[in-house]
Amino acid sequence: MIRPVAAEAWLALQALLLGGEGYRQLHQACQEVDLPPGALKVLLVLSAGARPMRELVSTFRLDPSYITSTVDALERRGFARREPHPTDRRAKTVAMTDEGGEVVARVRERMAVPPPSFDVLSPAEQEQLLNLLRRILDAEPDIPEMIRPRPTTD
Amino acid sequence: MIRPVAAEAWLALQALLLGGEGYRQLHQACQEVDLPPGALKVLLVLSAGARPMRELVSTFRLDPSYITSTVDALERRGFARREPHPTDRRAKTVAMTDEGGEVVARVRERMAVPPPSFDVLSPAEQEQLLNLLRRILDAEPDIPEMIRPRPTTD
DNA sequence: TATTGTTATACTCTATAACTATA
DNA sequence: TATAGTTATAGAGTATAACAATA
Repeated sequence: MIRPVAAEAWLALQALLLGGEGYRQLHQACQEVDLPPGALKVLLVLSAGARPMRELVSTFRLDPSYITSTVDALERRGFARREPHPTDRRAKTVAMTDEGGEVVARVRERMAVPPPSFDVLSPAEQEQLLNLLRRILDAEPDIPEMIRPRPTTD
Repeated sequence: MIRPVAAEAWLALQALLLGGEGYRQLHQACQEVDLPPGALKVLLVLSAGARPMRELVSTFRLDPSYITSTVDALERRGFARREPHPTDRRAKTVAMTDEGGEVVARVRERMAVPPPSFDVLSPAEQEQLLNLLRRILDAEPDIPEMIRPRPTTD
């Protein structure tokens, strides 16, 4: 079966993350801040603004009970806190604390270190790559804002 | 802090996989063949040829005991089998079976479906992207061959 | 003595089921 | 009756420690 170019590119992209530095970086970031991957991702989402729990459930396709225990953990560590939902008394929203913001900044800093292999591309080529990836990223509906790389300063 | 272009590109790449289709695809593939991610990755590596256990340990930076139980699981399912190491009687090598090969093929087929967002790029741009990624990939020492996308047929 | 691999065990992450409170 | 969230519990996934066999 002949695979179209897009499929090859997609596989290459996966290989880069699954096989190489990618996982290790995420793993190390988790250890550094002592949070499981699930909790860290939730925190990253919260860094874009408070969210109702229900929304976290649907964003991550995780079980509600797991969101509960994740938010429990974030609260214990002082990285987030529950707040009453303004209109629906069943619901709660979760907001990131300042301390949580520091964690997010630290994690972002660590994850922003590209593997050395990127150096095989010239600066111009790196820019090309970035532009192509950004265009794809902009077409992705489901990627929570916070994971997206932001302009150029942090 | 101003981040260089390579860092931005790296973050974009991570966002694409961590936030979007990527994880879900891997997850679904695991469910489809009923193997945990660790076991699936080991199987993918084995598809490039038999390996001593010790090498699997260092490749994945996982605990030896976990490799043991992973290989146990693969053997139970008939996807791999242990063989005596030719020269070192302490060691064992692990080889993929034909049945394991079918699983790998199925998984590859599934993972090769790029997210629809790739369509925002023109065919020429997709090719550009592929070439850039391939160059980076070729400079990566640690990516097990099997995860690498192979030429164009399967 | 160092290395390969296994066993037994415990811990962490995530899901399922049953429940409470509000809509 | 349906929805938001919690509790209690069980399961998968992974690691740690102690061990047997070979180098």
